[in-house]
Amino acid sequence: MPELPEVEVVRAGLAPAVTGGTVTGVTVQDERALTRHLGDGSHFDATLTGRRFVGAARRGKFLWLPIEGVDQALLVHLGMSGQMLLRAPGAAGERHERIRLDIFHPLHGELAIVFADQRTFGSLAIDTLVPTADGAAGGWGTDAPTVPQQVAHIARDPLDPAFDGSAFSARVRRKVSAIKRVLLDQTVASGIGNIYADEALWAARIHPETPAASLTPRAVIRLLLEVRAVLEKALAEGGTSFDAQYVNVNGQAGYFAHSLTAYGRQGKPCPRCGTPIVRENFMNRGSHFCPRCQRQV
DNA sequence: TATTTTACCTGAGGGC
DNA sequence: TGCCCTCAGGTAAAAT
Repeated sequence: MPELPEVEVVRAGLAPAVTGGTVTGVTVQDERALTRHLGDGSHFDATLTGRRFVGAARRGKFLWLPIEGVDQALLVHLGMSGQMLLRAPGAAGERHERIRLDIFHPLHGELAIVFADQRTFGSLAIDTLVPTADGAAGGWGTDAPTVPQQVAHIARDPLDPAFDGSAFSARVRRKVSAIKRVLLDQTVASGIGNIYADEALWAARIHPETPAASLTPRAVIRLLLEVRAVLEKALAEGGTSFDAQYVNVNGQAGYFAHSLTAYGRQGKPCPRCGTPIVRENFMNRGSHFCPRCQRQV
C-alpha cells in the first residue's frame, strides 16, 4: 500500500532516470490508467511525446515530473497497487502493465518507464502547475513554488520543511471526528494512510476513535512527532511491502513490514505491554491498536 | 458548511 | 477442481 515512504522511494528512484530525459514514445494499454487525465490516450500521447522532464517531485502520495518550458507536469498517483518501474528498452510487458513511456536520456541512453497497476486505483495525467498557497516549494524534490492543480488542495506532508505544525495542531483540535479519520484526511496532513496512521497512534498511545477535539495540544504535538518518526523510519527501510503490490522502481520490496508494531498484528502481543493487539473495522478498513496502551478516553 | 458514506477495481484466500 | 464470497484501501464524488 503506497503511502508517503513508499512514494518517496519511488520518486527518489525515478529522479536520476527521468531528469533530463525526453519522452520518445507513449503506449497506453489501458485508458483506465488515465482517469485523472483530461483527455483520452491519444491526447496524453500527443501532449507528452517529445517533451523533456526536468525533475521528480512529491507531496504526500502524489508525485509529478515537471516538463521543461511549460507549466505542466506528468502527475502520478499509485493508488492502492500502482508501480512505476524502470526497464530496459523493449523489455517484455509487465503483469498489469497499463502505460509505458519510452525515454531517451543523454547520460543513460534509452529506457522504459512502465506504469503497472493491479487494482487500477492509480493513474497518470498531464496536469497544469499552479502556484503554492504559501509561496514555498511545492514539495520534496523541487525548488519551484508550484504544484499540479490536482495536488493544490492537499496539505503539505509532515516531512515537508514548510509543514506548519502549529496550524496542523489547531486544525486537528477543531475536528470533532475520530483522530484516525483526521490523520487520514489528506487536506489536514498528507501522506498518511492506514498503516502509518495505526503505527503512529500506537506509538503515541492514542486510541484511534478518540475525538480529535478532545486531545490536548501536548498530545497532538506528541502524535505529530510520532507520525514523523514512523514515516522517517519506514523511509529509511525502503517502505512497507506485504506482497508484490509495493516495490521500488527496480521491482524490489521494502523492509518496514518487519518493524510494524500494530498494523496487521491482531492477536499478537503488543511490543510494549504484551496485551494482544486488537483489530476493529473502522471506515471500511482495519484499525489495529493495543486495548491496554491505547485506552479510549 | 462540515462530515460521512459510497463507488471505483482485481486478485488472493477461505469455505464448501 | 472450481465456484462463490469476502477482504484489501486511496481518492473523489455523492449523500447526509
